[in-house]
Amino acid sequence: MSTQHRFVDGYLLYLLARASSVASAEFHDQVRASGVSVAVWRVLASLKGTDGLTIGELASRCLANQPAISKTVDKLVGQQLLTRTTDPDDRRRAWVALTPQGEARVDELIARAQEHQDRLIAAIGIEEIDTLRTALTRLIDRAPAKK
Amino acid sequence: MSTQHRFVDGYLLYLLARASSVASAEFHDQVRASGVSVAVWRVLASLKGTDGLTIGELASRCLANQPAISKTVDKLVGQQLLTRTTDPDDRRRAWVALTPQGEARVDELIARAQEHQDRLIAAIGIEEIDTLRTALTRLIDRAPAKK
DNA sequence: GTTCAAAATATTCCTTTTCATATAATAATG
DNA sequence: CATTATTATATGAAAAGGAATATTTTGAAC
Repeated sequence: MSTQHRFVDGYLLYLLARASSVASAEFHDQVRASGVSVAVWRVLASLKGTDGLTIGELASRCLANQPAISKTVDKLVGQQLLTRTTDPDDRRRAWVALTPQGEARVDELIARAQEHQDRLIAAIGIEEIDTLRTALTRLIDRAPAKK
Repeated sequence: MSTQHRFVDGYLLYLLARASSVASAEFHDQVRASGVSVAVWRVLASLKGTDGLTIGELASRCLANQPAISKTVDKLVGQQLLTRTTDPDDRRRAWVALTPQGEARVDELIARAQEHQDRLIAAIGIEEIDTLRTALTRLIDRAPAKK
């Protein structure tokens, strides 16, 4: 008689995590296949179109914590994809920016991301995607702010 | 003149990851504060309401990979929250299930998750949440299947 | 201008994850 | 039924991530 009620089935946070995971899986495989971790991809992509971000801003945008980003940035500076510059006006701050090589690298990845997104939109339908975008944006804006 | 076009701003996979992260942050803090990692919470929650799952099924539902789940399950068996039983009909398979203690533990967490979700729904609005649920479910169903 | 609090990043230590592969069991094929 | 392929899980070494804290710098209060 009982209608197999499993908690996770209707749980919104699970739906969100699962949707993100499922939708990203294919592209993330491509990213890794091109020799870049998802974490690194996020760092590079977040910097594209900016004049540089601080470590803290970058961590926030990459959905990662600060020590993780500090370490990733170190590595990428070592690979000459990023520069790190101490802010002269506030020497606590470190500005991180793409090098020309970093730009080149991220441009390739963004092109693939765009293609992937185009395929996803084609598969799902643009109205559906727009509905989703709107709902996600509202959720992000209204969810309790971190800290 | 240029309308600051940053790639990530409109990128669907980023919206999904960010929404998931933002919406989950508060509850995940609660989970960790109660002495359980998010990974463990997912394992326990996934098992609730089942008669047991195989390692592989569990990994898939927890959005994790198989070795990670094998190890997490080991740990939880050690803590007597789970049992692991070899399938007699296919001795490759291992069935994982909650112990009574595991049930008790996950029941508490589920109660808190439910409360959190209720607050989230109150903050966002039920129609908006339903729209989101529908859109996420469709995305999950239609996105390219893993492998 | 000292002293104290707050902010940004770095560092350390430890846990977890990941990648590749090994092992074991079953299924399929000739 | 012996051989090969496939499937499910385990294992091990390396990388990444996380929590707590240290360090450095700035800002505030008096």
